[in-house]
Amino acid sequence: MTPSVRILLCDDHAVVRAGLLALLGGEPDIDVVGEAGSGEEAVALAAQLTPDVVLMDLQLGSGIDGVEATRRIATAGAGAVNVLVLTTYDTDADITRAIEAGATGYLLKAERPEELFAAIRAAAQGRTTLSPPVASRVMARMRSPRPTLTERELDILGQLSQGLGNRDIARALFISEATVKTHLGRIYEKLDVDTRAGAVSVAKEQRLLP
Amino acid sequence: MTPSVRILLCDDHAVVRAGLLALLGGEPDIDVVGEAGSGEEAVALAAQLTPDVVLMDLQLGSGIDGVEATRRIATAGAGAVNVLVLTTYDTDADITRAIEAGATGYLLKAERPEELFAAIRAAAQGRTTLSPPVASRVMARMRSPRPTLTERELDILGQLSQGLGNRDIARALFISEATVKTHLGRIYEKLDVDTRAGAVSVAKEQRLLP
DNA sequence: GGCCCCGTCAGCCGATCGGTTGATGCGGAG
DNA sequence: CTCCGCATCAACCGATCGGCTGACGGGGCC
Repeated sequence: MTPSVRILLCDDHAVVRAGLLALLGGEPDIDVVGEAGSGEEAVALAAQLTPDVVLMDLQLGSGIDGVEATRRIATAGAGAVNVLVLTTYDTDADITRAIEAGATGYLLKAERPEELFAAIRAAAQGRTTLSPPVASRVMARMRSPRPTLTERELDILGQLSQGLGNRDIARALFISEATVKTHLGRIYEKLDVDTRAGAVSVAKEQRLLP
Repeated sequence: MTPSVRILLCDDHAVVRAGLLALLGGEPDIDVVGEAGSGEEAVALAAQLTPDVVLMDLQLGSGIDGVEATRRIATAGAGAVNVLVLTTYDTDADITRAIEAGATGYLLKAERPEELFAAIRAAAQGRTTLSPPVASRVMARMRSPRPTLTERELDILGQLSQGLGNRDIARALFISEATVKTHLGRIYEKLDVDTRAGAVSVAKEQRLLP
């Protein structure tokens, strides 16, 4: 018979971890070998325990976030550790970042538990599983590539969401006001808004900022 | 011996519900008698099953939100149904709204599972339990009452976060631009910002808008 | 080498915003 | 009845924003 799949849980909510632990306890071929409540802990435990799959939440209260933890785990040494993202959000930004960071799969917590079990078994063999809504978004993005904000534009957007004026943004980033305005114009285009307030609103909703 | 506590789960994430179900299954004196994936479903099942406690998440993807569901359940008929909020967020706005809506307790998912069990048993008897961080916030708010936005100010803030200019906000709410500016000034004061972008940022972070 | 994206900068101008002062009416609390 | 919070409106003014046009250099790609 096939050996059990060894799992490391990473979620900052103790109740959720306990729930997953109890849930996965019902599957004989799935063994939870560790729990992490932060990204740092997950990276350390992944290196130490070398589980088959890390079940990773993206938003982890403090410290490094799930994307960064995923990146470190996925790119570490042997690379035999597969990261399966299990999270609430299905925004383009999150999905894109997680995949770029090397996630093996991306599941939503809204998924049925059976799908989770199946995805875990698939991930253990390096096979990818995406929740239907996630897959849809990925396909949609392939078909009509939506404009992505550049690094610099995200910098401006970050300052903008602090409520700073153009002059202060310019000073904070060591550029001229004219440049700030140029970037803002492009940001408005890409986010399909025409005011700073609208840009901040979209940025927060799409979780474009950390 | 004391009879079992009858529980109704309400969370829009199937995996989380299954996790809680498995977790609570380990407690002999706690019986999960129903599951709801939406606020509407929770209200209907609460009326039909009359559980001792409803475990309610606040953010429910679509339909009515957890606060509204809590209000309807708490104010329905006999009122013997206690709502225990179990959620991720500990912002003042969420806590305040939930308590006003009639929640019996407010727990964070970051809490230890044992605390959850204890809180459920307490809630079954109508006793209140608050997570430590939540209790702290409540106390802090009592000591230094932070300014609360009025209904009207929230209206303006809502329009503002759509990126509308003062003129458009005025038209949308059937008031004059002068009034919009007056409200905005007070909103800036209360949120401790001085630009519209900053106000939107704070509003999103504090979850002041639905 | 040419092309295009990115980041940088400039100047202009009308529209809008933010701050201020002051005023009215209405409703509830004391 | 009076006080106060809330919502409403007015007029003013300097500062800022948004949109525009145009420009330059660097880096990657073919």
